[in-house]
Amino acid sequence: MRVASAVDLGGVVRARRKRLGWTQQELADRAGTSRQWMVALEGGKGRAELGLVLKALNALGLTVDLTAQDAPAPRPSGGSVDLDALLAAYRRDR
Amino acid sequence: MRVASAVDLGGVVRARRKRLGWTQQELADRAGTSRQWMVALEGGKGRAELGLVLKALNALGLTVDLTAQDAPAPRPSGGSVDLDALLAAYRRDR
DNA sequence: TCACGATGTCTTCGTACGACGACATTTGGT
DNA sequence: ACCAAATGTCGTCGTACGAAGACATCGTGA
Repeated sequence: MRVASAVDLGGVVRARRKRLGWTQQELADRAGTSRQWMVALEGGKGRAELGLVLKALNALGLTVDLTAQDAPAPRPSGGSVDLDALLAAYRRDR
Repeated sequence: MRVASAVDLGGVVRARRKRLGWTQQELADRAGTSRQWMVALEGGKGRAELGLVLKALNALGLTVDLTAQDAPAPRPSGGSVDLDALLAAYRRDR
């Protein structure tokens, strides 16, 4: 499963957790985080801590792999509007 | 490349950046972060924001894939010492 | 050797994190 | 329909984040 955003990741986590038949509390205990944090992660929280995320994925038995593309992403255009940033600000995270 | 920890990720980022011949400043600009943040990430910062990490990986042309293992990680034992946590506390992050 | 760019480190500042407890709402089983 | 568990949300609190600027050090080429 390819992951490009925090929302993607949240979906994967939730799907995997349900497949294992775990509650959010159970996963939180195994990952060493709070239940509320799990709620936020599954909801696609973009500002979650990397370390906690890796712990959660490990607890779920999910392996993270990085593969290099031939060409990296293009430089962000300085002249036009950054829709990504605008959306992010509008949504106030989550 | 498999990634299990923040330190792993930092190494991958640094290697990929150098392979592309970019400076930390250049990568930071492309990812929309500060140069100091890139320094910390490459150093294995575990408390970095997930969203910024994904942006950096995307800027580098690195794709993130999650694959499910047959069995998830075992529950953390309540009786013994959590060496992971002890090490983390000792190292005071970074 | 000198100069300059790249990298690492420190401080300040505003902001949001994550844990926790409490409460509201939803879901699933009988 | 009922009840209990699971999930979502809200506040508070201590802590650390990430941006920015300044400075020290390192590496490399002239």
